[in-house]
Amino acid sequence: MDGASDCASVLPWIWVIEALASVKEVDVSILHDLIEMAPELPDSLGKNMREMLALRCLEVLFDPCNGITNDARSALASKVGVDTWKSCEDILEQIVQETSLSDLKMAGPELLKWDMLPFINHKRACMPKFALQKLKDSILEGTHPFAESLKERSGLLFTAGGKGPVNMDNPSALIGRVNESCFDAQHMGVKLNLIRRTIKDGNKLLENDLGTGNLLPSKRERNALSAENMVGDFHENQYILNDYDNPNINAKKQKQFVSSSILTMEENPVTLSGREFLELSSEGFIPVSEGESCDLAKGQKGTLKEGRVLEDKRDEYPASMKSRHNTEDGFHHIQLEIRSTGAMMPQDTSGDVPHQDISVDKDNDDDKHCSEQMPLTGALPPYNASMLVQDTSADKPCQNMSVDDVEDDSNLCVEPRTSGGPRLDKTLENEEDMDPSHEAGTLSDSDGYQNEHIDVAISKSEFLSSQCTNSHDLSAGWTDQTCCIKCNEGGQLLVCNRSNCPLAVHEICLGSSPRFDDNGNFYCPFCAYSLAVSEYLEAKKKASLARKELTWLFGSGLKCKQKEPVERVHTERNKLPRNSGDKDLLVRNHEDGYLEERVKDQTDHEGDHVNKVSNLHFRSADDKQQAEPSASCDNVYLPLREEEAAGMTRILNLTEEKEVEEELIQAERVAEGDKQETADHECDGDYLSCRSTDVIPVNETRVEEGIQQEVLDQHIADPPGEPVCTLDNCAVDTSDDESNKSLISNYSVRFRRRPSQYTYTPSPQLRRKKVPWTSEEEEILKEGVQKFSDTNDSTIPWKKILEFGADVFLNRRRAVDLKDKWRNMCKGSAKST
DNA sequence: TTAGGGTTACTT
DNA sequence: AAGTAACCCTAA
Repeated sequence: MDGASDCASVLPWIWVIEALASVKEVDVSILHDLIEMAPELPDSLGKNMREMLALRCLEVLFDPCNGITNDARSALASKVGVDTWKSCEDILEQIVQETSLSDLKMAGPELLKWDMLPFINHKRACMPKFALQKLKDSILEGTHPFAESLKERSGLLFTAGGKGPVNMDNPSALIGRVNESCFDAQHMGVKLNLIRRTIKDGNKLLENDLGTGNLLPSKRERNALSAENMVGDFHENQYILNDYDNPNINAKKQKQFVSSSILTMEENPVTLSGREFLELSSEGFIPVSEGESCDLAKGQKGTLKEGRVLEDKRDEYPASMKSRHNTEDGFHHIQLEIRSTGAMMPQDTSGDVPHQDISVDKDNDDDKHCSEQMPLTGALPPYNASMLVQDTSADKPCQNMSVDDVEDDSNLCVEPRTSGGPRLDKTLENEEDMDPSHEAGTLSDSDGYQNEHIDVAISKSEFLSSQCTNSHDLSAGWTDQTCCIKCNEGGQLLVCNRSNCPLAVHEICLGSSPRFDDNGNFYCPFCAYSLAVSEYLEAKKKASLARKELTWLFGSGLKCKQKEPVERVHTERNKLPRNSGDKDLLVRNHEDGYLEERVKDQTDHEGDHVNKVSNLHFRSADDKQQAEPSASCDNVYLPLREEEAAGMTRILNLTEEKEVEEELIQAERVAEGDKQETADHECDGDYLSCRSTDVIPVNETRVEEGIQQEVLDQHIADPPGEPVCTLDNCAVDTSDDESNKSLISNYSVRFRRRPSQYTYTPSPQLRRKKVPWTSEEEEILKEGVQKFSDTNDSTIPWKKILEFGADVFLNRRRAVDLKDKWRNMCKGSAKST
């Protein structure tokens, strides 16, 4: 896809989002929905929009209603001031990075240190006009070359008549207008629902705008406008764009054209069914009649999206949307992901607050997505302004456009993406890094309940919307709680006790026994579920904290013990019954060669416990070091054994991530099995995971192979440049304890789930580093050979000899090494004689 | 698991 | 470059 099409396709989105973001009353969830619906928004565009979004986020984060009381503010003597010259993006990014997720969600103390209000006020005051406002101004002032035409089509014509067009000075009205423009009988319901949803989220102002409507053209007028103007939009716009030979007005025209297209998009009823628009307007809207949103527990995003994709397939949905949805998986690349509703906005007790993944920028998949998005078929897609623009501008590269009024947004050139520059970027990984809970490896979104919390809100909105569409008077709605959401009848209703939740339902319509809290308050299924998820997450967080504390306690103890003398350790080691199967812990100091510390557990349970805790300890306390072994992963020697090569082959043959995961789990099991017959983990400097400390539960056997298998898997799974090697993989627990297994498994899966290349090139680097034999080893080898060699049998049982001299032989020695060494020794003796 | 041939890295 | 030790690969 060429750059012109690309930027033309996203500009309308950017402008609309920017306009909406500038309205305080527009719920962030709406913005989120919009952003998620929008095509990829390249870095090069939409700076104003991002800035506006960032400001909105800041406003939400530091909203006095957001739990940050004045008392709390003043309680903090020293507050971090914010330079007003910095961009909101910068500041937001800084805050997000420096603030734990929990504090972001709950407006916790970490937020209190920021003295943001002056900054926010300043930024709000200095925020430039958004692009649509500028467009409108230019139309009204007649400075736009096509002012007349645009005025007519945009409705600005009616300004004098009292039934005004969109008042950009009051962007809230834009929402109202958008809504109003959809008063086509077919579409207004669903459109209203979107607005209603917004209203339910607390945007009373929007409701007022809707009600007064004095700034809006009558729906008749609007419809007439739509009917008159839409048909000619394409050609006329094409004409406009054809005038791009005049470079002086190109950019402006382009932008204005796009804007007009946006307006037209909203007006255009052609082939746009209500559901389509609904889907366009708010991702995840699934009619109840289709049976999706009835399943509240399944109100996950994925489900919803699937539903929408199906919709896409059924309808002639614009390719841009369709393909984007179909490649939804790619969206984990979205760089700005500020998760969790609470992180972005005051907790809405209604539970209606939808998901707050604010997604602005995407990473390098741009090209791919673009190409998927915009097949230039030449056909005029219905209603989609971005495509319309794109079609007509395809042969007019926007690189030629000049920029005059909307600096960055009108810089339509699609520049090569530059990674630099502050953005709202926040990857999920970053978030994980940021989230201290992740350090403990416990509180994560791995179970999806963070999203669940949000998705249920979305499901609820959809449910309410659909109910509204199906059985309720649009104007009256049913939020009066006098009629049942299900059957629309009055009578004795159970009214949800959660604030702002309008849901009322007959007990019998509920389909299940109603849920009451301790005070006997009824909660609708949505809110009940939402509350349950909240409780769950809270409990999870508590558990995580407790675990961390425990980890720290035990971890400190282990570290202290490391300093014990080598002699004692060797003694202990020799005492260790090999293959005894007890759950000892060896804490090996690799820098000291073979310093090992045996931490004998008193009971199996305690031992398991210590194992767990030790693992955790080294995850959390050494967290910063985790990158170090990873960095060395690429350089470290990785022995390739037969089983490892087999494991590699298996992995290389896999294409599905799921398969890979299963395979890895299988590999883990294999590794666990190997531990029964392998020896101590070798870590004398040339092996992976040679951190200063390591925790190795030992069953008197080597876990080397197992570990190397793990390491190899990790190595393979981690693409170059994304070194991830953690103790999880190195400190393989050899105990039989199931909990330990699961613990390891959990960690392992987390790291392995990253998208990977699954390419592996065997390199000479993988050869083991040479380690000279000591005279002691040679002696024991001689001794062993003499002892075990049978005059009748030419073969020498090297394995037995290895076991025989296990206390002397370095742990890295294998039977074949003994054989080779003996060969060399024989050579040497033959020479000398 | 072992034997034997080959390879690699290091030293002379 | 040659020699050597340690390591690797493969067939049995």
